[in-house]
Amino acid sequence: MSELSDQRRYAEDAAVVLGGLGLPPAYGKLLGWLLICDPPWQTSTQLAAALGLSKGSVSTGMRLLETSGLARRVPVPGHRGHAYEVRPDAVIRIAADATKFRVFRELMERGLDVVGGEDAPGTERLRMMRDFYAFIEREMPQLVERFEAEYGAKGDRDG
Amino acid sequence: MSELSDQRRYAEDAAVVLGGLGLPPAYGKLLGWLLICDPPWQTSTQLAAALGLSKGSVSTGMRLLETSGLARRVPVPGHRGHAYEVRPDAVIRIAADATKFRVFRELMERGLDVVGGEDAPGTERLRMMRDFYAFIEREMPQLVERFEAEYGAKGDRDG
DNA sequence: CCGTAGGTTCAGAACTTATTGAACGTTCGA
DNA sequence: TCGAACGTTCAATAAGTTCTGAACCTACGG
Repeated sequence: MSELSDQRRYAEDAAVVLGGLGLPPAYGKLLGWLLICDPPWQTSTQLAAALGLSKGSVSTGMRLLETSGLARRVPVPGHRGHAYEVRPDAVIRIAADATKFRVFRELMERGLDVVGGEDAPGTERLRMMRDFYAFIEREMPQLVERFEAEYGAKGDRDG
Repeated sequence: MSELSDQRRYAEDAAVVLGGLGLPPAYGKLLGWLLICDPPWQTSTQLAAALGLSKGSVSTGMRLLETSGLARRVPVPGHRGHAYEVRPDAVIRIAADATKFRVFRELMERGLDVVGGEDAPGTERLRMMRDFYAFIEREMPQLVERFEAEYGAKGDRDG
């Protein structure tokens, strides 16, 4: 196996972690690389070269990163196309997005329907789970606000 | 396509939702079924019959559910083996488990190493993400405690 | 108006993962 | 001790997903 630079290896490791969430390797590699590359913006060509991916894979993977709100396009001065960079607030956007929790809450609600409604016997588990997800859904935005307040006090910058 | 009972359909839907998190279909079906079945405990044989899965799939899938803390074995009085049921506090256990966040925080920490440490230029994104995950890791247990307090006030039971 | 760099799409190859089903233990009742 | 029910494991197969590469757009510079 060929020698990998620390940075390249980091991209691979990120792919493993993200892969654990069911995401495609290319997606994780791209994100990992964009987190540590210098400069922080990279063109498709650069990404393909750095990560040993085809143009097609970079195109598909970056679109996924864009639509999931983790990366964005930035114009490059003396350059034909665009470059990509991770959004400074990427993780927060993801965390604040309550969609994930809503889906689960709705699954529990549907479960209650299936078993015969709120008051049917043996629905305690379902009700608790539904309430739990509803709780998290409600609280998460506030938690994120608190982080922003705390963090803003320490370091005030933006990308 | 054959007619599916509401309950069976629910199991399929659960599989889709869980699948979105990268989990195998069989796992989602089993969990979905166990959430709504009556009685709430089911033997391997029952699960296989209800969901149209092989004994092998049930065995593998249930072990996954067990090790991830969502289901547990319960003895069955006049029966050779054991049955399974979802743990009453399944979701809370999952949510309270900070492992998921730790993995991400560690990825960000490694990223900082790779780019040359805390004080290297252009590390703002990485530092913020690391701090964010550390924050969530710290706060999540407290959030769960708050839910338990709130919920305990409304409905006091256990399975 | 053409040539070229950059970007996207998509069919098929390569690969990965889930599921089955058969073989193998184990435990219990008789 | 035997037979039967039950559960587990694992090799092979089926199913599904990702990645590539070539064809195809588009926009800009000259």
